[in-house]
Amino acid sequence: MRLSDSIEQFIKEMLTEGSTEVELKRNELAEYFGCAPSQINYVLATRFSPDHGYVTESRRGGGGYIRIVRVVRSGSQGLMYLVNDRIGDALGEDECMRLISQLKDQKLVTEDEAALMAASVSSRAMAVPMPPAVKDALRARMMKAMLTTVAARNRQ
Amino acid sequence: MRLSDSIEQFIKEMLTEGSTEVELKRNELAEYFGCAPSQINYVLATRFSPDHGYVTESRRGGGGYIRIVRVVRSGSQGLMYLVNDRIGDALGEDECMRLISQLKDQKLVTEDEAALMAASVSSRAMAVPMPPAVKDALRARMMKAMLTTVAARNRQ
DNA sequence: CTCTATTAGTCAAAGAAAGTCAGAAACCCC
DNA sequence: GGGGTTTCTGACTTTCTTTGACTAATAGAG
Repeated sequence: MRLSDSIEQFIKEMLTEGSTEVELKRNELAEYFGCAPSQINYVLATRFSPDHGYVTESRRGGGGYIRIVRVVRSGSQGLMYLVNDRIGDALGEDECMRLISQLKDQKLVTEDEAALMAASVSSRAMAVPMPPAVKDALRARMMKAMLTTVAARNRQ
Repeated sequence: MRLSDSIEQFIKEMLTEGSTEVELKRNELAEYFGCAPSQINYVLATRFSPDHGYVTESRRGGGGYIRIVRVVRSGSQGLMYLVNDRIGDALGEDECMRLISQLKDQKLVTEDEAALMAASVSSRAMAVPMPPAVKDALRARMMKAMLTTVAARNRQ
């Protein structure tokens, strides 16, 4: 397994123990994993970004720390936020995939549903003659339509 | 025997041992067969495509990999039959909706999955500037991608 | 208040895979 | 044996990871 994955898992395990928030020392963690401290920043940037459903804050100097907070939005609230705010008129493929995996992480959709969504907006599925801008617009519309459907299901 | 055939056989043997999924390193496999790494891609493209009943995913960079998942075999009642034979290069909206509700009736997909599919190909979602013929082509591709995914998840 | 030790952040470069694609080589069918 | 198709290779590209040198902030000592 990749170092980044191990660190990611380590942090997520700390987060799944009921607490929605964890505080750590960058240097200690780096030492524990025997890697460069900046590796921790890499993991935060690629796996704990707001796009992934987390916010981080930190402090330098003596007694410094990094705090990671998992953003929790309840089912319908979370979906409405996505439909109204995060998805605009256009959605690139990478962004869309991140969004889908976030939905899965937050248990707003099941793994199977996430896979289905990912398939429908995949570049493979969308390999038809169409300008990139139109594809992005289409992706946004499709995601909104699908999320609205999921929201309708969850409401009852 | 051809190199491609040997590699194909090798992978298929790994898949017949109960497991429906295999993960490999492109470079290692190429080394084992004493060929160029890109040869592996050729084999995947010509023998392990979704049309052949497989889906692959991969990752580059350190710790990269290629994963191959076998999808259910294409029995004349199965999902893969639809992917390979019934859905062609184009699919009109009405026919698509009929297909989806038929899938639901036959319990080949769940109700939730059907709803999601219907949402993704709905005229509402597809209301972007695009010629009707392209929409039909897109619908076909999307349905194939989604059904292949469902098949991959229901595998065995 | 200033200085310094102690943190964390940034960024560029190196490393470690896999992907692409054009063309060479091999094969097959008249 | 010529032409088309399939297979195979290698150079080049892209993506993801890891490190290290340098920078910035902060708390606490003096």
